[in-house]
Amino acid sequence: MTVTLADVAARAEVSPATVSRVLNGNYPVAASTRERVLRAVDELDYVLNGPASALAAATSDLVGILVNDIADPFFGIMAAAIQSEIGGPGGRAGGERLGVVCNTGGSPERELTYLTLLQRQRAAAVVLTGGAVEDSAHAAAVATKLRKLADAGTRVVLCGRPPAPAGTDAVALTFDNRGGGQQLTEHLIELGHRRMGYIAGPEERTTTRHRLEGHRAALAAHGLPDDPRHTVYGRYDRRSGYEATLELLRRDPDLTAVVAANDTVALGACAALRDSGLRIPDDISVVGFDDLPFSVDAVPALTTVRLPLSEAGARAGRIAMGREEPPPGGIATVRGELMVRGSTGVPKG
Amino acid sequence: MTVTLADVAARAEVSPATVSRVLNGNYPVAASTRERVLRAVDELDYVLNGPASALAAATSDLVGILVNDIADPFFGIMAAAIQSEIGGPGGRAGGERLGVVCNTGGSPERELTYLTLLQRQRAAAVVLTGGAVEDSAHAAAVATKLRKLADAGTRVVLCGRPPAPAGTDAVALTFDNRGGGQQLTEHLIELGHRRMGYIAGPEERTTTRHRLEGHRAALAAHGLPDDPRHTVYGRYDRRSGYEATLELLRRDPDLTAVVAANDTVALGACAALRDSGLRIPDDISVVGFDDLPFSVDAVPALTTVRLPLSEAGARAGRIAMGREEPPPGGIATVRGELMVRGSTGVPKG
DNA sequence: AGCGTTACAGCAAGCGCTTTCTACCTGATG
DNA sequence: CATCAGGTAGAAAGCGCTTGCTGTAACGCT
Repeated sequence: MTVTLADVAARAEVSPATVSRVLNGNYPVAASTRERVLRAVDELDYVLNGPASALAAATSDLVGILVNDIADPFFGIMAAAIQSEIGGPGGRAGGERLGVVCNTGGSPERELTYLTLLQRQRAAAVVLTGGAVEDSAHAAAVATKLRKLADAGTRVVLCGRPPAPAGTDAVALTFDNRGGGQQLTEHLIELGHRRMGYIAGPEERTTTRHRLEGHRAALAAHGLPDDPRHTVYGRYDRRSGYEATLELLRRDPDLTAVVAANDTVALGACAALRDSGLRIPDDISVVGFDDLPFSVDAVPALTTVRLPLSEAGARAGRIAMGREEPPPGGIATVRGELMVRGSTGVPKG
Repeated sequence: MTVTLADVAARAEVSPATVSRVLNGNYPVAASTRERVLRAVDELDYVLNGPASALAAATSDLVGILVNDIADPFFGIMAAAIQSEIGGPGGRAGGERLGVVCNTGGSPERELTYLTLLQRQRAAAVVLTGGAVEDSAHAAAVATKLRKLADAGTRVVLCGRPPAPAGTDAVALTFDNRGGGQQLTEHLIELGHRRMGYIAGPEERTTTRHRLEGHRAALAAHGLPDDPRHTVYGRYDRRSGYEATLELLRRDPDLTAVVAANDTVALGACAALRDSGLRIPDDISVVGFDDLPFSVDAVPALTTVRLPLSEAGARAGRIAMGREEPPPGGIATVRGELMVRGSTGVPKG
């Protein structure tokens, strides 16, 4: 039924070993033989049996990419960049690897299960993207898993995620969420804002905490009070931004600016503000984070911090493939760039 | 170094066969034995070797999901829905499958290469999403590939993609792009629009052609002429929408409406119109297609056709897993729903 | 009491490939 | 002309798991 290596070998009148060597190209094979084999492969329309070769060679060509939410462009952009470097199809010659994107939906259990599944497949590499959950039990479980993966020869790279505990020899490309958050708030302070609402992401995420820390650091640096009523936690989606904004307005109708956890949330915030009859930025300013493609299209265009998602993803992909040296110490911080646009202005009055 | 089935067997004092059967749960094993085995698995922290079991069982637990652009929420949403049904982690009990998302970037070659890679992995199922390329050579190549996959036992499902040629026994869930396009244009015509520009997607995609056909059908039904100068082809991104709009305006400054190939393009169109000093919908109306999450947030909110991406994806996923009966004849058409919002209005004058 | 069943467990034969080691042939070398 | 190195090809031993088939003990039946 299915064509095997042996069939090809028979047809090319060589041994299976030779066919295997032609296909893997890591052993000298005379040009004429090679050609004969290749022809047989073609004629028989032979496709290597992945599991069999993975078993025999004890390595596979799978590369896992874990994302929190595949429907969110933040992750989609990184995943696309990573996958483009994984080689896979379209990549440069050699090592055709299958970059597989796994959607954890932000669930710690799913994250762990996917890691096990990848471990089971003996993945060549794993890239984890996005913020981590701060629950210590889970963090420990992940760290253990990563260490096992690494022990089994799987390269582990973290992209846009805080470094794993020492010992897990995972390379980490971390976004400077703290610095970005600080820049944003500093920008607002410079414009003259003093009463700012903050819409945070899910409380247990590192990303949430770091961005919020940046915000608070900016407040502190300028001697501004940090009123706890001015912070509302939510999810990283539009809906959450909408609701959180209404809540903030209820708590303090005199806010002059809203700082959102990310661009998607900021969009929800804008909608809520408009629905509340406020004009942006005349009555109230709004800032986001990430600079996703749609942010420049918002009306008014969103002031935000651009994160080089594509670049970081590509680099993570290359490191995962062993095509680029990991940064010294295994950790690199990727900074964002403040993009000042129409959604921020001088406060009224 | 690595723990194998045999190690577990030794520890549990049973044969490897028994361990395998406990793990696969498809053969009677006494409760006490099972428990002993499970304990051993736990103690040794054993992880099944995927390739080995795939080889021995001649099936794997990989399910491929092909998308054109993973950074585009249109695909992201479908992929997330499909993956959630693949079982994978978080899914209901049994068959833990690894749903892998492959990003073709719209390239026919990559599409083919990914299919080969999945064939090589002996994937349990493959779901292809989004429009197909109409180049006949490529279509034939894909059809051949799909047929081979099917022959090898891989279930093939098309989601939001036209049915494959007969013979390829692939299940198809097709979006009614033609009908949607027609509804949109009919809505504009009813509002009184007569001069409408159309921004199409890439010319070789089926989606592009179908939506455009719907538009033209509506024009024809109302006896309106179809001026070729009123159609511009581009890509499915914002930039393309922006540029195409400027081009349309150049060709006919008196347009009263712009019909965009999808919401992303529509957003670009809105930006171009605003930059040209036109107000939406007072001076000119705009419609999109898909109803992606951000469309309701545009200012004004976009009139568009909602496609049940999540539902269709979930259904495709279930069919791929064999958990739902394929539609009769293997083909189902999924209709969109017209969402009338602020971006369309009665034309001026 | 004897025999057919049922319920489990084990044996062993692969699944299709990679890779080490060995064998061979050729041409170069002394 | 004998010897040796270099370059190629083959034989065969697994890789770790699944599964058909073969026991075997316990049970229920006539």
